[in-house]
Amino acid sequence: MPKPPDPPTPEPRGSETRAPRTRGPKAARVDTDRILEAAREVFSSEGLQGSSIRAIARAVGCDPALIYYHFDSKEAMFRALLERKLAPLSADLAALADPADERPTPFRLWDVMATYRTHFSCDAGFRSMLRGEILRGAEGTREVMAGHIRRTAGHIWDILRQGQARGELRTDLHPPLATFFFVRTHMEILDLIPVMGARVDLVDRADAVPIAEQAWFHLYWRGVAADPAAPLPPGPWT
Amino acid sequence: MPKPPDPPTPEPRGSETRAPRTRGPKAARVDTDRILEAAREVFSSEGLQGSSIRAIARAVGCDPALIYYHFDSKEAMFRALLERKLAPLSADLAALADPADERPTPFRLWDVMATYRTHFSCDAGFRSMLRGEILRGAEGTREVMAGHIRRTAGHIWDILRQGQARGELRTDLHPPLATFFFVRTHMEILDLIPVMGARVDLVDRADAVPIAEQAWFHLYWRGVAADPAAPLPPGPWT
DNA sequence: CGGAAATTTCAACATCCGATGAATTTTCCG
DNA sequence: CGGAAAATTCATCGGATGTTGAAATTTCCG
Repeated sequence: MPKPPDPPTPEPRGSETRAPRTRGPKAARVDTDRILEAAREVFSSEGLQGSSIRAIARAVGCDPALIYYHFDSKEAMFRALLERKLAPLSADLAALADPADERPTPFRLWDVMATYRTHFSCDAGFRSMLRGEILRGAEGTREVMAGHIRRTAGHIWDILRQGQARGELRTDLHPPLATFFFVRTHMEILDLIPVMGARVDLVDRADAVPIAEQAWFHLYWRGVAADPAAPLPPGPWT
Repeated sequence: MPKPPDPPTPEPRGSETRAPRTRGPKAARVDTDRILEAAREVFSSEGLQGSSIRAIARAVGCDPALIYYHFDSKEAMFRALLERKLAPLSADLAALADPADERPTPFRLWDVMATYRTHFSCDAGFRSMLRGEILRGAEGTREVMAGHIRRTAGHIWDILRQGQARGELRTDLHPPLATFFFVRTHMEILDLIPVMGARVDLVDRADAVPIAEQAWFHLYWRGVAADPAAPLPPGPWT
């Protein structure tokens, strides 16, 4: 572990307090953000195991060794990427779970879906890699990811519990499981429909994902509503 | 490509028409089935990219080169494994989709779920690998998998269409999408609940998977039934 | 200007990978 | 028994991988 400047300045480009000076051989400096962005793209198309440090370096346009100047290891880089992508999602969901929000539950759940979509829409490969790491990643990585998921899912449980308290949702609903069904199925839509929709004759239209999201939302709401026969109020899902 | 005996006898141990003669250096012959079984286990814990021919050979207890005697390549081995695992599943589902089956639709859907469970219950890693190959596998592999999925899912569409025709299911249901939701969410339960259930405080009980399956079945049925307020008849889901 | 610090590259390491061709051992069958 | 065929191993190829230490280049700051 060479990393000479790490003790004095652990994150060389961590913040913008200091002017973005550009030393080093190249005019366009390579900072951790650029590396993480390239890593996300490479991970997305190749998975974590399939992505080599050299491929990421190629995407950045630098030497592989430079990556070890910014990160201790490939795993540490993955964890940093995880934090960078998942922390904003969790913050947005926390805002949606505000108990002061008195809109009907369908509106709030739709916003949850929209939040996931905007945070993840163009990262199918990245999501898939997250899933793979949950299932068979290194133990340390799995623990870090479990923490993220716990934090994120908790906000949705809150919305469902509030919906139960307000009499909008079935009282016999299990909020953790209902959250799991809601989010994971939505992720499956975002992941698989674009790849398999046309190939498997599921939906052959170009806007297959919005159609599937809408169908899923209607099915789910009927499944969780206290009164499933009552139609959904007009909203963005119609 | 050496493979001297391939033209005369393409599948040395393909069937049991000939007595299981055991030639070769070892008393316990290594046949394609043994290799595929070991490959499934290694793939399950390491994924396709993460699994080496050498690791599979180690699991079989033979030399890596022997695997190339039985299969043209790692990819060909994967395709053979695919066929071996998915063909029986598809056959069982075809039987369930028999239009002569006049039981109420919930019974038939529950059987679909049970069929997936029994075919895949202890293969979480294998399923996950299939998913990964769909998303970012080689083009040839993806095409083969799309064929399997099309064939398999088609039987479930049939069950849903028959349910619609019998007036048990919503007429505005989109059978392909409804199939997608049903099966994929069930797969997510089988995949993720055992790994993440306790870790994320989803369900902390040992029988988390059956509980989740039951909750999912109730939610789904309310979502697709023509009359969601009518309770499910007594059945294996209670 | 000049030294210190930060950034980047180079070359190399040990290791693993998929695959191949040749040699070797075992079984089968006449 | 003996030759042919089948099954298995061995040694090896070229290449990719994660990582590291040292050297080179650039910028900063006094």
